[in-house]
Amino acid sequence: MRSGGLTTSCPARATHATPPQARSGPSGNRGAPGRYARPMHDPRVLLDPATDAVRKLARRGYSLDLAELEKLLSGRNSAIQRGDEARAESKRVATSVKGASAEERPALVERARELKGVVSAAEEEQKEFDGQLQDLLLGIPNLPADESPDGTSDADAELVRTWGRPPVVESPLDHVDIAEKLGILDLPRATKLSGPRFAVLKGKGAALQRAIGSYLIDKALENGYTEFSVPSLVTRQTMTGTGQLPKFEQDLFRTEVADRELFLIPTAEVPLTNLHARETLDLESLPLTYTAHTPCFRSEAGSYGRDTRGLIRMHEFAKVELVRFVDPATSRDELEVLVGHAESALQGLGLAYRVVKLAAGDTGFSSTLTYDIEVWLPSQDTYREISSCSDFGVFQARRAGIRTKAKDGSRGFAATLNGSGLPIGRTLVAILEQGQQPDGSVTLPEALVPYTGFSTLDPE
RNA sequence: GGAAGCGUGGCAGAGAGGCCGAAUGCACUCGCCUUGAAAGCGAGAGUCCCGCAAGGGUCCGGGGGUUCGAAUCCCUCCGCUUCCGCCA
Repeated sequence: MRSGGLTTSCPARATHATPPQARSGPSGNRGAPGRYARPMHDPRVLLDPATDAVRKLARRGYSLDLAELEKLLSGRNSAIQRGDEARAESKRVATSVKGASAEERPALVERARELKGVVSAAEEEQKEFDGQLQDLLLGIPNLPADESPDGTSDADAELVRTWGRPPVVESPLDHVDIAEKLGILDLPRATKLSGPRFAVLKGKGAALQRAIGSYLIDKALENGYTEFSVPSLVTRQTMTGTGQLPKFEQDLFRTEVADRELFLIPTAEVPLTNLHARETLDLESLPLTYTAHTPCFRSEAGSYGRDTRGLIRMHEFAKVELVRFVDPATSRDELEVLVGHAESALQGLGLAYRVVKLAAGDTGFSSTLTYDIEVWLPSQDTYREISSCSDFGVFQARRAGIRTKAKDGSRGFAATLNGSGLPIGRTLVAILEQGQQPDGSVTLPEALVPYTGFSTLDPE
């Protein structure tokens, strides 16, 4: 790579809306935005009174302008009709030119020229409506499930169940203190290298991190997932497919080399889900279940001052992600299956946790229903998020163009789900804190010993 | 980085300004035939958009242009293949 060619910027400023053209990117070959970006939300569904979209979106603080939507949709449709009609006549005229006599020909050609103008005017108008419609639709979050509780913060989440008993620890240390005594974590040097919110692990710490990753992948394989190794840098189009863009560009690290723009993935959800972007899957082949162990990069813009200590909130961390492509009719049940898989990873490690159902207003942009799994952290005397498992319905599939075709020929979109299974950093935190012993050592979960080759971490 | 070539439906592969949504083969669906299957015969079948429907439109890698008319000509971008160079 040429020196100085790579720049990484992290726009931590206020959200800047991305104009529709920008979706094409600087290097071309993003195809016609209209072709792949067509799906997103289905405006007809939103307009259908039975959907109750206004009320549902209000629960997450989004106020939907139905009149505007209606106006844009009908404007677009009538422009399409006018264009189609003119084009149809234009085709007829063009065909008739060939067999026309020398006398009639000039009139026909003249008429064809006229129609050309009509067509391009209609197309222009359609393009205008399309662009506006798309901007509106891309910014509308998914409809929250009715079963999600009211509210906008994690305090409004509904407790579903708890598992395991939080270990009794006398005057617990937090993971930073524990790790430093063990000599396995070097945050100051990480800051020297890259600034705040990065970590350096050393010795058994680094080995443990590697072990956790392997354990989690094996757990996913046990649960039937297919392992993938995927790029950590993806295009703007890919980020749009899963809903990170256009709205959340400020949360992402962006790279630029020459005129080429790529984004660092904030989760393997992005590449895994988009593996099937613009593809048609046999409905009968579902569910497809994928996993990958990848680095994740997040700007953490807007979380200044939160979790500034330790490994909880990093710009870069490793995670094993679980993704499911399913028949939309089954997605609600599939969410339970997915949560079960994430839970099985924690149970295998013997870590105490609880499961909560997020409030409508606290649910992510693309999600219709989300369970969070929270692991017990003795030092904070509370449960902290370690996994988020979401049902996206067909929301992502529409944006990314993940279609389905049934045996009988009927077509639709796949439902997608994903969940962390699990983030390695936070899992390490929980292991250190829940496993800490009075003498300053840490007893590792038995399940990890085959991966680490050691069962305790001892102070230096 | 330099040179040449290529990109057509699920696949293979014709077409080289109007008769092309696109031959043909394979695969596919439904019939017939058969005890069953294969073979054979017949029919059908693509996508997306607009429309209650009838029907109409779109799509030959993406975008743009020439023309009354483009898969076919021109420009451009992307991708792939081969050769040379460079790097590992």
